[in-house]
Amino acid sequence: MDLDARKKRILQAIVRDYILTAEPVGSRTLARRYLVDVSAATIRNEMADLEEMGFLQQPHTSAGRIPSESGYRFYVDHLLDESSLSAQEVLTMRQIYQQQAQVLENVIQQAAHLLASLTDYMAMASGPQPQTSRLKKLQMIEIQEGKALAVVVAENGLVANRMITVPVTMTQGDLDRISEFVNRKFQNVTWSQMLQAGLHTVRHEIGQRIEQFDQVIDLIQQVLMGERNSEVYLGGASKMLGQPEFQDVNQVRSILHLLDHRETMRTLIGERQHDDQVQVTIGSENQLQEVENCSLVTAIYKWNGTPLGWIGVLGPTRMDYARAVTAVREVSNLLTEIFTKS
Amino acid sequence: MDLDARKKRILQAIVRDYILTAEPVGSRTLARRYLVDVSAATIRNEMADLEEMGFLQQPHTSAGRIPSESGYRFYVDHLLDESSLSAQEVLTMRQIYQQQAQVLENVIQQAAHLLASLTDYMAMASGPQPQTSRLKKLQMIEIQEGKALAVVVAENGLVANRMITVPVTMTQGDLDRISEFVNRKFQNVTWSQMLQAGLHTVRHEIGQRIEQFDQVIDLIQQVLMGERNSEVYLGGASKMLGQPEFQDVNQVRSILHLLDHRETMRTLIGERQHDDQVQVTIGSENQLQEVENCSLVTAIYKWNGTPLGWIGVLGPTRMDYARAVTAVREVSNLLTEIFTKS
DNA sequence: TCTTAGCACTCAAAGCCTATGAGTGCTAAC
DNA sequence: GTTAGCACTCATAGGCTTTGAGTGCTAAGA
Repeated sequence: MDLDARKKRILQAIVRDYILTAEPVGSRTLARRYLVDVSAATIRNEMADLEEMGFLQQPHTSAGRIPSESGYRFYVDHLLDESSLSAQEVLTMRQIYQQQAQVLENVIQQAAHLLASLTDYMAMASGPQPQTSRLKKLQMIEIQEGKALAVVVAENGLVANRMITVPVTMTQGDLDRISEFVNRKFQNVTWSQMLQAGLHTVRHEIGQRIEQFDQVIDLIQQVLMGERNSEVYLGGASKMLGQPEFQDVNQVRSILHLLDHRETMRTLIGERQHDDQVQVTIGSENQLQEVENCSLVTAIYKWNGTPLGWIGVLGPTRMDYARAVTAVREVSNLLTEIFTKS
Repeated sequence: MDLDARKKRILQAIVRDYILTAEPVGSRTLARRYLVDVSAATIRNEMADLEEMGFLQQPHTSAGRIPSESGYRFYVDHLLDESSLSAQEVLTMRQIYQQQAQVLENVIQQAAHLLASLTDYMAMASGPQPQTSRLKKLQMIEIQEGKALAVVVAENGLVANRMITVPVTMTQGDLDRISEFVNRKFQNVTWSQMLQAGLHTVRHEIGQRIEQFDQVIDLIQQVLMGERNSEVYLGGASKMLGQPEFQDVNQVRSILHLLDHRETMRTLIGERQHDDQVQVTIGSENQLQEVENCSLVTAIYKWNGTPLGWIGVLGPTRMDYARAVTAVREVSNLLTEIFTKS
């Protein structure tokens, strides 16, 4: 599927103009504004070709052309000129960002907001996805008679705690001995290795002394497998409404639906193949019916080389892909830096 | 501002019919459907009176009447018939709810979703609001050379942790001595009392040994003053779009705006006077411009008698107040029960 | 063979007009 | 105080026309 240089120029011009104006682009406009060296008639012939090849479509006979999904796809794959976020913008972005964002949740939430304000589309970010880590430390802290706080720290930095009930007779020393025992046996060990290394008997033994010790085991599993943390954060939903394609409330509804069902989004994006590139899916390339008129630009962020989670923007198929791709890349790099530093 | 019985009947009928149909109500409709014993002409006279009194208004000359804000207000204050949530509904609600909801955050998030599905309006819920608690315990756990985890537990059960950098030479024993020292000095003490009891010098002294000890102090403040926890949860934003008043995207936008600026909402609702009643504010009674076409029904939930946070629904002024009020009351009671039990 | 000018044709969108009917206010009779 | 009757108002919907942007095709030019 190769196009000669002029067809490329025309397709590129159409996509750009349409992204800008949201109006079908006619041959005359193209001739005047983008391709001054050819006549409108020639462009019309080329456009007819491009339509036949599936890159363009006509809303109705007497309207200009708009890009089809394949048109956008070709544009993204071959015609994208990425430098659409100025160095200046990147810089201020970083500065603003560094001022906020200390707590884990805020880091990600803020990243979503940042992305939304950079692109004017809806931004999404997932917290650390399910992944396997090793136990760094378990500690139980006596809070009052019969109550203790279990704290679990994983190698990847995740921490979780839960209040448990313990026998009234149990002292901090007893608790220490038990956690010490667990730590000695399972330090730097993954969840599946723990299961092999006889977690079951340990659970049973300690369970006889602390009734709720199962809850501690649960907690360890949660932290090591990273389960509870995969919350999805959103930002900039209202920005989307500025886009002309969302003047119709029904378009908006399906997207708002996602707000109430974030799990859907988590699986939608969590499942995509993510190498280090920014991923773009256009319109019906998205499996999910709710976003079949939208495009999705996503990337992952990492911690010391291992993927932690993803961020992305959701906008109309008529999206400023150049800007979105750069923004997503920059913000994901930023997140990676932050996590790697800490 | 008192109305005779017939005027009340008419106002009530108009509000109900308008809530149901979202169309201006005419005299003939009223005569046929709600007040069979009087003629349309009589009703017309009464309606003219009610309009002059400010309870009704006319979109244009040849249309029926719709309730004004004062009309809704009178309805809510004097004409509301609350039994609009069947016992059956309340029961299934409780059953469904009890199945989910274990972790603190989920409890509240689920409550918001429940409320949204009961009312078909947008539901909001705040986590525990800023409130003063006492320090129960501080503990620092060595994670690896030069890194420790600070864990703070407050009397009201809130727990938070943060990773801090400590001198490489510092052992768990050193950390224990320091937290022991802090605990001895400040156990069962509120934040303001800590300030008075010389927190400043302690901070300074320890700060010489642990550079990042300020972060621990921060953490203590956060937990005792309950700052970080007052997240606002939302549910059912997409439901709103079913309402005819939100067919216009601009109406939706201002509300979606709240999604991105939840602090606004927190202050908006956090500041209202909340006794044990369900509070209703109608249209411009809400200070916030974004919701001047909306009504807000809220209530607080408690833990052992002290208010923890609030829940509520946001809908168009043409809201089914009866249903909303009952739903909010039931769900807030449910939350109070859950918190009091635990 | 590729490019361009010219022209007839198409069709959505906007503007204008009219008919419709729901609803009102007023008056006079009960 | 209540009701029937009637003239009046006005938003809405449907039908009609005009406008203009844009196309496809053809024939002439490079």
